[in-house]
Amino acid sequence: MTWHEELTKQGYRISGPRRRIMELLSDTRTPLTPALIHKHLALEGKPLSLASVYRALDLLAELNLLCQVYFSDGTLGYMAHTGGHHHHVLCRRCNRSMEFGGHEDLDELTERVQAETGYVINEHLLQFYGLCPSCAALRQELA
Amino acid sequence: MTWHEELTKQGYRISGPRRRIMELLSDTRTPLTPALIHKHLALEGKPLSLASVYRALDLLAELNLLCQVYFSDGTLGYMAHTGGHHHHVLCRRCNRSMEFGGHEDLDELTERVQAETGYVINEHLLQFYGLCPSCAALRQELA
DNA sequence: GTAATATTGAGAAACTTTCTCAATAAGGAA
DNA sequence: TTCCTTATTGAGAAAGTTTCTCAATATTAC
Ligand SMILES: [Mn+2]
Ligand SMILES: [Mn+2]
Ligand SMILES: [Zn+2]
Ligand SMILES: [Zn+2]
Repeated sequence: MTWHEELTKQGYRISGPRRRIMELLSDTRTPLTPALIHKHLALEGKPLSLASVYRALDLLAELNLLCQVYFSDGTLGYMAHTGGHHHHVLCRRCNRSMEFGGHEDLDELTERVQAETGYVINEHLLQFYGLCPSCAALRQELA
Repeated sequence: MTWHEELTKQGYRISGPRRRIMELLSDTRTPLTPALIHKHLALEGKPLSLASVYRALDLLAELNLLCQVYFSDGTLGYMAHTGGHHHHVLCRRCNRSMEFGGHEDLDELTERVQAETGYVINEHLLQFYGLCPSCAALRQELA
Protein backbone atom coordinates (compact mmCIF):
# COMPACT_ATOMS: atom_id res chain seq x y z
CA MET A 1 0.00 0.00 0.00
CA THR A 2 1.41 3.39 -1.02
CA TRP A 3 1.51 6.29 1.39
CA HIS A 4 -1.22 7.95 -0.68
CA GLU A 5 -3.48 5.03 -0.12
CA GLU A 6 -2.63 4.72 3.55
CA LEU A 7 -3.42 8.38 4.20
CA THR A 8 -6.67 8.14 2.29
CA LYS A 9 -7.69 4.91 3.97
CA GLN A 10 -7.24 6.57 7.36
CA GLY A 11 -9.37 9.51 6.28
CA TYR A 12 -6.57 12.04 5.84
CA ARG A 13 -6.07 14.26 2.82
CA ILE A 14 -3.16 14.26 0.40
CA SER A 15 -1.97 17.78 1.02
CA GLY A 16 0.93 19.68 -0.49
CA PRO A 17 3.03 19.74 2.69
CA ARG A 18 2.55 16.02 3.28
CA ARG A 19 3.46 15.19 -0.30
CA ARG A 20 6.53 17.40 -0.35
CA ILE A 21 7.85 15.96 2.89
CA MET A 22 7.32 12.38 1.77
CA GLU A 23 9.08 13.11 -1.51
CA LEU A 24 11.99 14.87 0.13
CA LEU A 25 12.56 12.09 2.64
CA SER A 26 12.24 9.41 -0.02
CA ASP A 27 15.08 11.05 -1.92
CA THR A 28 17.37 11.52 1.06
CA ARG A 29 19.74 8.97 2.52
CA THR A 30 20.30 10.73 5.82
CA PRO A 31 17.71 11.35 8.51
CA LEU A 32 16.48 14.95 8.51
CA THR A 33 15.38 17.01 11.48
CA PRO A 34 12.29 19.25 11.30
CA ALA A 35 14.55 22.29 10.98
CA LEU A 36 16.51 20.70 8.12
CA ILE A 37 13.35 19.69 6.32
CA HIS A 38 12.06 23.22 6.64
CA LYS A 39 15.29 24.58 5.23
CA HIS A 40 15.43 22.11 2.33
CA LEU A 41 11.88 22.89 1.29
CA ALA A 42 12.52 26.61 1.51
CA LEU A 43 15.48 26.21 -0.83
CA GLU A 44 13.18 24.53 -3.31
CA GLY A 45 11.54 27.91 -3.67
CA LYS A 46 8.32 27.37 -1.78
CA PRO A 47 8.80 27.58 1.98
CA LEU A 48 6.56 25.58 4.26
CA SER A 49 5.37 26.78 7.61
CA LEU A 50 7.46 25.22 10.33
CA ALA A 51 4.28 24.32 12.17
CA SER A 52 3.16 22.35 9.14
CA VAL A 53 6.43 20.48 9.10
CA TYR A 54 5.90 19.40 12.69
CA ARG A 55 2.28 18.52 12.10
CA ALA A 56 3.01 16.47 9.00
CA LEU A 57 5.92 14.64 10.62
CA ASP A 58 3.82 13.76 13.65
CA LEU A 59 1.04 12.36 11.53
CA LEU A 60 3.23 10.49 9.06
CA ALA A 61 5.29 8.93 11.83
CA GLU A 62 2.11 7.99 13.68
CA LEU A 63 0.91 6.16 10.57
CA ASN A 64 4.26 4.44 10.23
CA LEU A 65 5.01 6.10 6.94
CA LEU A 66 8.14 7.63 8.46
CA CYS A 67 10.70 6.30 10.96
CA GLN A 68 12.26 8.27 13.76
CA VAL A 69 16.03 7.98 14.02
CA TYR A 70 18.32 9.34 16.73
CA PHE A 71 21.59 10.94 15.72
CA SER A 72 24.47 10.05 17.99
CA ASP A 73 24.14 13.46 19.65
CA GLY A 74 20.56 12.61 20.58
CA THR A 75 18.68 14.82 18.15
CA LEU A 76 15.80 13.21 16.33
CA GLY A 77 15.53 12.87 12.58
CA TYR A 78 13.08 11.28 10.18
CA MET A 79 13.45 8.89 7.27
CA ALA A 80 11.00 7.35 4.84
CA HIS A 81 9.73 4.01 6.06
CA THR A 82 10.29 1.35 3.46
CA GLY A 83 8.22 -1.31 5.16
CA GLY A 84 8.65 -4.13 7.59
CA HIS A 85 10.26 -4.19 11.01
CA HIS A 86 13.80 -2.87 10.84
CA HIS A 87 16.39 -0.67 12.51
CA HIS A 88 19.13 1.70 11.36
CA VAL A 89 22.90 2.01 11.21
CA LEU A 90 24.16 5.59 11.12
CA CYS A 91 27.47 6.97 10.00
CA ARG A 92 28.87 9.32 12.63
CA ARG A 93 30.69 11.33 10.05
CA CYS A 94 28.25 11.89 7.18
CA ASN A 95 25.00 10.75 8.83
CA ARG A 96 24.21 8.41 5.96
CA SER A 97 21.90 5.77 7.31
CA MET A 98 20.97 2.28 6.17
CA GLU A 99 18.29 -0.09 7.32
CA PHE A 100 18.77 -3.63 8.43
CA GLY A 101 16.05 -6.17 8.98
CA GLY A 102 15.04 -6.55 12.60
CA HIS A 103 13.51 -9.97 12.19
CA GLU A 104 13.36 -11.58 15.58
CA ASP A 105 16.97 -11.03 16.47
CA LEU A 106 16.13 -9.51 19.77
CA ASP A 107 13.60 -12.14 20.73
CA GLU A 108 16.08 -14.19 22.70
CA LEU A 109 17.48 -11.16 24.50
CA THR A 110 13.99 -9.87 25.15
CA GLU A 111 13.06 -13.16 26.80
CA ARG A 112 16.14 -13.06 28.98
CA VAL A 113 15.50 -9.49 30.08
CA GLN A 114 11.87 -10.22 30.87
CA ALA A 115 12.96 -13.14 33.01
CA GLU A 116 15.68 -11.14 34.76
CA THR A 117 13.67 -8.00 35.42
CA GLY A 118 10.05 -9.13 35.57
CA TYR A 119 9.04 -6.47 33.09
CA VAL A 120 6.60 -7.23 30.29
CA ILE A 121 8.39 -5.97 27.21
CA ASN A 122 6.53 -4.91 24.10
CA GLU A 123 8.80 -2.50 22.27
CA HIS A 124 12.45 -1.75 21.73
CA LEU A 125 14.74 0.95 20.46
CA LEU A 126 17.84 -0.19 18.62
CA GLN A 127 20.37 1.64 16.49
CA PHE A 128 23.97 1.11 15.51
CA TYR A 129 26.57 3.80 15.00
CA GLY A 130 29.83 3.69 13.12
CA LEU A 131 31.35 4.64 9.78
CA CYS A 132 29.78 4.04 6.40
CA PRO A 133 31.92 2.34 3.74
CA SER A 134 33.00 5.55 2.04
CA CYS A 135 33.83 7.37 5.26
CA ALA A 136 35.74 4.33 6.46
CA ALA A 137 37.70 4.25 3.19
CA LEU A 138 38.48 7.95 3.51
CA ARG A 139 39.74 7.34 7.01
CA GLN A 140 42.02 4.55 5.72
CA GLU A 141 43.65 6.87 3.23
CA LEU A 142 44.46 9.46 5.84
CA ALA A 143 46.03 6.89 8.14
CA MET B 1 36.46 3.95 41.69
CA THR B 2 33.89 6.30 43.23
CA TRP B 3 32.55 9.27 41.34
CA HIS B 4 34.50 11.54 43.71
CA GLU B 5 37.71 9.84 42.72
CA GLU B 6 36.89 9.81 39.04
CA LEU B 7 36.16 13.54 39.01
CA THR B 8 39.32 14.28 40.93
CA LYS B 9 41.45 12.03 38.76
CA GLN B 10 40.25 13.90 35.69
CA GLY B 11 41.10 17.23 37.28
CA TYR B 12 37.55 18.33 38.07
CA ARG B 13 36.37 19.67 41.41
CA ILE B 14 33.78 18.14 43.71
CA SER B 15 31.29 20.98 43.65
CA GLY B 16 27.96 21.31 45.40
CA PRO B 17 25.87 21.06 42.24
CA ARG B 18 27.71 17.97 41.03
CA ARG B 19 27.36 16.29 44.42
CA ARG B 20 23.67 17.09 44.76
CA ILE B 21 22.88 15.79 41.30
CA MET B 22 24.82 12.56 41.84
CA GLU B 23 23.07 12.02 45.15
CA LEU B 24 19.64 12.74 43.74
CA LEU B 25 20.08 10.40 40.80
CA SER B 26 21.52 7.68 43.00
CA ASP B 27 18.36 7.76 45.06
CA THR B 28 15.94 7.76 42.15
CA ARG B 29 14.68 4.76 40.23
CA THR B 30 13.34 6.66 37.24
CA PRO B 31 15.39 8.65 34.77
CA LEU B 32 15.11 12.39 35.39
CA THR B 33 15.19 15.17 32.83
CA PRO B 34 17.16 18.38 33.45
CA ALA B 35 13.92 20.20 34.23
CA LEU B 36 12.85 17.54 36.73
CA ILE B 37 16.22 17.56 38.40
CA HIS B 38 16.03 21.31 38.71
CA LYS B 39 12.58 21.05 40.26
CA HIS B 40 13.56 18.29 42.71
CA LEU B 41 16.56 20.22 43.96
CA ALA B 42 14.51 23.39 44.32
CA LEU B 43 12.05 21.48 46.50
CA GLU B 44 14.94 20.48 48.74
CA GLY B 45 15.15 24.14 49.66
CA LYS B 46 18.22 25.22 47.79
CA PRO B 47 17.54 25.80 44.10
CA LEU B 48 20.26 25.21 41.58
CA SER B 49 20.75 27.32 38.50
CA LEU B 50 19.31 25.53 35.50
CA ALA B 51 22.49 26.26 33.60
CA SER B 52 24.43 24.42 36.29
CA VAL B 53 22.15 21.43 35.94
CA TYR B 54 22.90 21.23 32.23
CA ARG B 55 26.59 21.76 32.74
CA ALA B 56 26.87 19.12 35.45
CA LEU B 57 24.84 16.58 33.49
CA ASP B 58 26.99 17.08 30.41
CA LEU B 59 30.19 16.56 32.34
CA LEU B 60 29.00 13.62 34.42
CA ALA B 61 27.61 11.84 31.38
CA GLU B 62 30.82 12.54 29.48
CA LEU B 63 32.78 10.86 32.28
CA ASN B 64 30.36 7.93 32.25
CA LEU B 65 29.18 8.61 35.77
CA LEU B 66 25.64 9.01 34.43
CA CYS B 67 23.70 7.21 31.69
CA GLN B 68 21.39 8.84 29.22
CA VAL B 69 18.03 7.14 28.82
CA TYR B 70 15.29 7.93 26.31
CA PHE B 71 11.69 7.94 27.47
CA SER B 72 9.31 6.36 24.98
CA ASP B 73 8.23 9.85 23.91
CA GLY B 74 11.81 10.64 22.95
CA THR B 75 12.75 12.98 25.77
CA LEU B 76 16.10 12.35 27.38
CA GLY B 77 16.62 11.54 31.04
CA TYR B 78 19.59 10.68 33.23
CA MET B 79 20.31 7.89 35.68
CA ALA B 80 23.26 7.07 37.89
CA HIS B 81 25.68 4.73 36.17
CA THR B 82 26.32 1.68 38.31
CA GLY B 83 29.21 0.36 36.27
CA GLY B 84 29.80 -2.00 33.40
CA HIS B 85 28.21 -2.14 29.99
CA HIS B 86 24.44 -2.34 30.27
CA HIS B 87 21.14 -1.09 28.91
CA HIS B 88 17.74 -0.18 30.35
CA VAL B 89 14.16 -1.40 30.42
CA LEU B 90 11.61 1.34 31.06
CA CYS B 91 8.06 1.11 32.29
CA ARG B 92 5.77 3.13 30.03
CA ARG B 93 3.40 3.84 32.86
CA CYS B 94 5.53 4.83 35.85
CA ASN B 95 8.91 5.32 34.14
CA ARG B 96 10.65 3.04 36.60
CA SER B 97 13.75 1.78 34.92
CA MET B 98 16.01 -1.21 35.48
CA GLU B 99 19.36 -2.13 34.06
CA PHE B 100 20.24 -5.36 32.36
CA GLY B 101 23.72 -6.53 31.47
CA GLY B 102 24.65 -5.85 27.90
CA HIS B 103 27.42 -8.44 27.81
CA GLU B 104 28.09 -9.30 24.21
CA ASP B 105 24.52 -10.07 23.31
CA LEU B 106 24.59 -7.82 20.31
CA ASP B 107 27.90 -9.09 19.02
CA GLU B 108 26.35 -11.58 16.67
CA LEU B 109 23.81 -9.09 15.35
CA THR B 110 26.53 -6.45 15.04
CA GLU B 111 28.59 -8.80 12.90
CA ARG B 112 25.66 -9.56 10.67
CA VAL B 113 24.82 -5.89 10.18
CA GLN B 114 28.43 -5.01 9.42
CA ALA B 115 28.51 -7.74 6.78
CA GLU B 116 25.17 -6.68 5.30
CA THR B 117 25.77 -2.95 5.23
CA GLY B 118 29.54 -2.55 5.00
CA TYR B 119 29.51 -0.15 7.94
CA VAL B 120 32.14 -0.34 10.66
CA ILE B 121 30.08 -0.39 13.85
CA ASN B 122 31.49 0.79 17.15
CA GLU B 123 28.52 1.78 19.25
CA HIS B 124 24.89 0.95 19.78
CA LEU B 125 21.76 2.31 21.37
CA LEU B 126 19.41 -0.23 22.92
CA GLN B 127 16.44 0.11 25.23
CA PHE B 128 13.38 -1.95 26.00
CA TYR B 129 9.94 -0.59 26.85
CA GLY B 130 7.05 -2.26 28.59
CA LEU B 131 5.42 -2.55 31.99
CA CYS B 132 7.20 -3.02 35.29
CA PRO B 133 5.98 -5.82 37.57
CA SER B 134 3.81 -3.60 39.75
CA CYS B 135 2.21 -1.76 36.85
CA ALA B 136 1.59 -5.07 35.10
CA ALA B 137 -0.09 -6.42 38.26
CA LEU B 138 -2.23 -3.31 38.53
CA ARG B 139 -3.28 -3.77 34.94
CA GLN B 140 -4.26 -7.39 35.67
CA GLU B 141 -6.57 -6.35 38.49
CA LEU B 142 -8.42 -3.88 36.30
CA ALA B 143 -8.94 -6.43 33.54
C1' DG C 1 -18.86 23.60 -9.75
C1' DT C 2 -20.32 23.88 -4.89
C1' DA C 3 -20.36 22.84 -0.14
C1' DA C 4 -18.34 20.93 3.92
C1' DT C 5 -14.42 20.82 6.48
C1' DA C 6 -9.62 19.18 7.03
C1' DT C 7 -5.42 21.54 6.67
C1' DT C 8 -2.31 25.30 6.35
C1' DG C 9 0.20 29.87 7.32
C1' DA C 10 1.77 33.34 10.28
C1' DG C 11 2.89 34.82 14.38
C1' DA C 12 2.51 34.49 19.31
C1' DA C 13 3.56 31.72 23.13
C1' DA C 14 5.64 28.10 25.67
C1' DC C 15 9.39 25.43 26.45
C1' DT C 16 14.31 23.94 26.18
C1' DT C 17 19.18 24.69 25.78
C1' DT C 18 23.19 27.64 25.40
C1' DC C 19 25.87 31.69 26.43
C1' DT C 20 28.13 35.59 29.04
C1' DC C 21 30.48 37.47 32.72
C1' DA C 22 30.85 38.99 37.42
C1' DA C 23 30.75 36.62 41.90
C1' DT C 24 31.79 32.47 44.41
C1' DA C 25 33.96 28.48 46.16
C1' DA C 26 37.12 24.34 45.71
C1' DG C 27 41.69 22.64 46.15
C1' DG C 28 46.67 23.30 46.57
C1' DA C 29 50.44 25.78 48.87
C1' DA C 30 52.32 28.08 52.65
C1' DT D 1 44.46 27.64 59.09
C1' DT D 2 44.82 31.21 55.81
C1' DC D 3 45.85 32.73 51.25
C1' DC D 4 46.03 32.30 46.27
C1' DT D 5 44.74 30.60 41.89
C1' DT D 6 41.28 29.56 38.96
C1' DA D 7 37.50 26.21 38.06
C1' DT D 8 32.75 26.62 38.74
C1' DT D 9 28.42 28.78 39.61
C1' DG D 10 24.30 32.11 39.35
C1' DA D 11 21.38 35.14 36.97
C1' DG D 12 19.54 36.62 33.18
C1' DA D 13 19.85 37.31 28.27
C1' DA D 14 19.84 34.97 24.02
C1' DA D 15 19.22 31.33 20.88
C1' DG D 16 16.84 27.41 19.51
C1' DT D 17 12.90 24.21 19.49
C1' DT D 18 8.08 22.87 19.77
C1' DT D 19 3.25 23.98 20.43
C1' DC D 20 -0.86 26.79 19.91
C1' DT D 21 -4.50 29.83 17.82
C1' DC D 22 -7.46 31.19 14.37
C1' DA D 23 -8.51 33.23 9.97
C1' DA D 24 -7.56 31.87 5.20
C1' DT D 25 -6.94 28.10 2.00
C1' DA D 26 -7.24 23.79 -0.37
C1' DT D 27 -8.95 19.03 -0.66
C1' DT D 28 -12.50 15.87 -1.12
C1' DA D 29 -17.26 14.30 -1.73
C1' DC D 30 -21.38 15.26 -4.02
MN1 LIG E 1 13.77 -5.12 16.22
MN1 LIG F 1 25.14 -3.51 24.60
ZN1 LIG G 1 29.74 8.32 6.20
ZN1 LIG H 1 5.59 0.84 36.20
